[in-house]
Formats: sequence, structure tokens, C-alpha cells
Amino acid sequence: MARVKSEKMFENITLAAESLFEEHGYIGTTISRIAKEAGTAPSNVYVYYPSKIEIAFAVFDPWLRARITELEERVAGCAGVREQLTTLVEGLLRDIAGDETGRTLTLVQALATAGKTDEYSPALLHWTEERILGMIARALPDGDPDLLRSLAHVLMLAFDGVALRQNLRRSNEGEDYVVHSILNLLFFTLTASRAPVQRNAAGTARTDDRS
Amino acid sequence: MARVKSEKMFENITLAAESLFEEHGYIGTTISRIAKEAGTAPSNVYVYYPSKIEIAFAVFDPWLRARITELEERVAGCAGVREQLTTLVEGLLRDIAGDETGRTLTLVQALATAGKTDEYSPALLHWTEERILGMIARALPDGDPDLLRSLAHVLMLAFDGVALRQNLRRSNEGEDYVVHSILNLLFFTLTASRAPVQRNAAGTARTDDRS
DNA sequence: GCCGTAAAGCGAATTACATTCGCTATTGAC
DNA sequence: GTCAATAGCGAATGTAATTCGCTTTACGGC
Repeated sequence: MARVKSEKMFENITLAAESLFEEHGYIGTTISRIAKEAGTAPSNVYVYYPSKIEIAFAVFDPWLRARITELEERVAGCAGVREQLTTLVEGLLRDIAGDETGRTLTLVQALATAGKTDEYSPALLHWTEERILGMIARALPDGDPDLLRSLAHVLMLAFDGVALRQNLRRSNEGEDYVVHSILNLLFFTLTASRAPVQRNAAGTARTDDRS
Repeated sequence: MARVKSEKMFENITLAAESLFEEHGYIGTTISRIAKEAGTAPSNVYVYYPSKIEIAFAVFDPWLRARITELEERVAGCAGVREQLTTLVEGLLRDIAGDETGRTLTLVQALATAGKTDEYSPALLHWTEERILGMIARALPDGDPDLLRSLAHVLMLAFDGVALRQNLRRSNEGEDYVVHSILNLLFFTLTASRAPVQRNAAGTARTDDRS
């Protein structure tokens, strides 16, 4: 063997990219700029990453995992079903998907511009969906498994939708409405799926934990 | 006045763009190629459209409106609530958002790469959401208006999500699962919202029109 | 400590595009 | 028939990702 990759340089490039993506998004960030910020030449960036899109994935992956894990803790700390679901949906859609630092926008841009040749491992998406399913299932232990999976899937789609529309909106009032809509739907569904267990005379259902 | 824009040339450019976007997506289509296909020079394209993204919008807008209108007719022709909702969701998510000719992918790519300076009128999105709301409301005339609007909104998000993920998947089995999930959720919700009116002894609800 | 070598590092291409410029040719209005 | 606006076009321009070829460095074996 001979000369070895510098851990320091790898870190410089990754951190520079992270900071620039955050500030300017995927498309607004150039390899030249990343290199300059990392203190090297553009061509040397390709010693550490095979392409620009791989840098974006490398930056986004740990960020999303950290946010989801953090969200799991917050959800687990909530007392009732409604609080748990509200925390989950707000955290996922408003805080993470609607993230103002533009990281999900970065990913959306990267994914949208990814060519057929860019191999994007769906591992992160799977992982995320499983985590969301876990949170839902813990909130609704008696829920029908198929329905819970459907909920998780729809939440993932909504996540993508919110991220995509980041690029179109000025204000973020849209996200609040999204959160409201999903929770609206979720609570109706919750009512329906738990209805056989507890139902009052008026025909409306209530859970044992009020918010 | 002097020389006037040729209607024929405008059509040539638009049709060439439509065909190329369909085949290669937004990013895979170049202005040079559009011009060649239209029988003119790249620079002349800019006499008819201010930018590449405007061409994409011009092509996508009438296509989406036609598909949605067509879907409205199909939904209206369905007999029961479940058939109507199934037709709506399948048509919207599998046929239109998951469109194999890649038109929604084209739009997603265009939107994702759109700079802050690109003015994209949200008129089309509003129009689409209103049409979806109309279809849902006609299927569920007794539904709570707020809930119906939430449903329409979530469907729009799912639409975006499906379109975005077009770029990641090889097969389209994912769309079938999406359709299943949404319908699953929808029917639970339907059950819940109609429950106060009709409910049988077992605590499960059923509507008056079975599929 | 020295040497060979694989690989880091880098400046200069290369390639690909969207978009603009300056000029020529056309055509509609008078 | 003349004028003038503008369609049409070939050649820039500018930007950005990625590659190339060369130089320099530093690890492993001796």
C-alpha cells in the first residue's frame, strides 16, 4: 500500500458539503465550492466520493436517522394516544420534512435529478418506514396490523409530498394544514378501529386517554 | 407590427417537447434536442418560451387537466361509494401519478430543480385539489366538510409522493401498495364518519352500497 | 534510514447544457 | 414599395460536473 485517505480531509469535505447543502440546497451547491470550503481542489473531492449525489446521501442519511431516533424518544415520552400521534405527525411532517434548513429539499432535489445509473439504496427509506410503523404500533397496540402499516405508508408519502412542496411555497402555513389534515384523518381512523371496544351512546367513540 | 410568431412553429416546439419529455424526462431532454426535433435552432426556442421549465409547465398543465377531467367522468359513472373511491384513488395514484410515460416525473424534476426565481403558479395545484375534493364530496355527500378537505389534501400529498418515488423504483408494485393503503385508510374513515347513522350490533359499520 | 509504488492531490482539460448575443432575413402595416 | 419589428439562427458565454495526466506524498518492506 501507499498513501492513505486522510480522515481529516474526508471530514472537511463532508462537513463543508453539509453546511453548503443546508444553506443553498443540492442544486445551489457546487463541487468547486465544497472543495474550496474543504481546502482542496474540486478534482480531489472525487477521491472521497464518487459523485455529487453520493455526498448528498452521505450527509442526509445520518441526519435523518438522528432526527427519527430523537422523534421516537419524544413520542415515547408522551402520555396518551392522541399526544403520541400528534407528536409523531408534527415531528415528521412539520419538523423533519418541512425542515427549514433545507435538508429534505436537498434530498428531493437529489432524488429527482438522480439518473437511472445512480444507485440509491432504499435502505434508508425502509428503515424510516419501519420506525414510523413502530411508533404507530406502540401508540395503537390493538390496531389492525394491516391498517397500521397503511398508516405508516401514507405518512411516508406525505413526508415526500411535504418535502417536494417545500420548493414551491414561501410561507410554511401549508405544513400546518397538512399536519391538521393527517391528524384529522388519523383520529377518525383511530375512532373507527377502536370503536368495537369502546363506544358511547351517541355513536361517537372515545379513547381511554384524552388529550 | 412586423413579423409574427408562427403558430406552426409554436406547435412544433411544444409537440417535440412533449414527446421528448415523455421519453426522457425533464432532465434527460435538452433544448437542442427539442429544437432539432421541431426543425429550428435552439436559440429560436426562446422566442416561443422564456425557459425550459416553462415548456414543461405548458406541456404538463393541459395533460393533467385532461386526465383529471377524464377521471371525474369515470368516477361519476361508478355506482357505489366504494367503487367511486376506488376508481378515484386508483386513477389518481396509479394511473396519473404513477403514469408510465413519465409526465409526472417530468414535473417533479422540473419543480425540484426550479430556482427561487422560477415563478410557478399554484393555480394548477389548486384546481386539481378542488376537483379531487369535488369527487370525494360527491361520493360522500354526508361527510364532514373538514374531513373531506383533509382527505383531498392527503390525496394530493400522496400524489406528489408517488410521483417522486417514480424515480427510485424499477417495478410499479409500490403503487399498488399505495393504492391499497389509501383505500384501506379511506374505508376505515368512511366507516367511522358514517357510523353514527348506521351501525350494526357487532360495532362494525357498513354502508348501504357494497362493492 | 531508504526505496518503490500506489494513491492523494491538483490544475488543466473535457463535456454538456441552458441561455444570450449580434446579425440577417422576413413579413405585416402603412 | 418602404419601414421596422422581430423571427430565426450560428456563434458565443457561462456554469458545472466529471475526467485526465502529472506531481507529490507517505506507507510497507527491506
